[in-house]
Amino acid sequence: MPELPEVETVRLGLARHATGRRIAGVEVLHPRAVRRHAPGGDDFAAVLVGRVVTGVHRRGKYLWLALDSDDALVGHLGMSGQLLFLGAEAPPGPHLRVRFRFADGGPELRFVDQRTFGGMAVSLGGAALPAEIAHIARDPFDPQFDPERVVAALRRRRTGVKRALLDQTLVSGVGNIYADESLWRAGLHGARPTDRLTRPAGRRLLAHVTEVMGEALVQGGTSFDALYVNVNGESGYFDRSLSVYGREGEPCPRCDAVVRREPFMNRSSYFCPRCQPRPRRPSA
DNA sequence: CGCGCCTCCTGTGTGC
DNA sequence: TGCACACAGGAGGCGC
Repeated sequence: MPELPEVETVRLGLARHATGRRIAGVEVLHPRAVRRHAPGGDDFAAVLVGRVVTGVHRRGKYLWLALDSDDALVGHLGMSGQLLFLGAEAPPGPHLRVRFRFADGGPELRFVDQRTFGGMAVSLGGAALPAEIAHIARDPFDPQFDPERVVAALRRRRTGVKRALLDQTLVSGVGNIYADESLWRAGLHGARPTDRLTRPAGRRLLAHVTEVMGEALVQGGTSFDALYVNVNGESGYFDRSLSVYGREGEPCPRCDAVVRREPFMNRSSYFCPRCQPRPRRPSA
């Protein structure tokens, strides 16, 4: 379940291990991994071979490798995607989807994805910002992120505050884990209607979003199960610092009330019923 | 047009 | 023991 801190951890690894290297070979082992590349897997490979990686960028949960052709190799990890640098002799494993060999003969880049929600595509002319992700809002770590604009947009919405946090066109990078953790820190129930959130409460919430994701990044992200790892296959440690997510039945770290889990959008919401009282007029 | 629900996937865990 | 099912969930797409 990679969200911004996990994707940023992967981006740092890609920047370190891929920048300046020339792609010499691309092998697509599962067509679903390149389903967003409309011209198909053969084209995907053909346009990448011979290109040099000039930089690695991220917006929200999307990553892209800028290429010397001014194109971009765009990737999304979905739920279970991993980008790993491994020697060519390393066994492929059952979930290897795409492999990239480099002209220097060094470690190859592998896209491994158990649940195949992730994927890769080439964006022509997309080195600066792929057109495919232009609809994704700036994330809180973007130098041009404007909290006041986001608070204003949030208050114009007619929905629940958790739904709004998960909407990547409003603010990007937040998924189920950090939404629940931010709401707990802010003392807000996820069903609180956005249009009844005061401006200061909106600012506080965004500050908590930024804070919790920043703390998670320092610890290499959250590895709830073995599916999220960095480019060296290592887990992050932030799961130990989670206050409510995944802690149904445990005491709230702030008030000792029992943390609850409720179904939400085909997934779960975790919250403290005392610190985060349900609004009288909830907004789904 | 905004909102919310459905679907795509597979491995793991649980209950009968 | 084995089967059935819930669950994990990002995001595109579609229906209202």
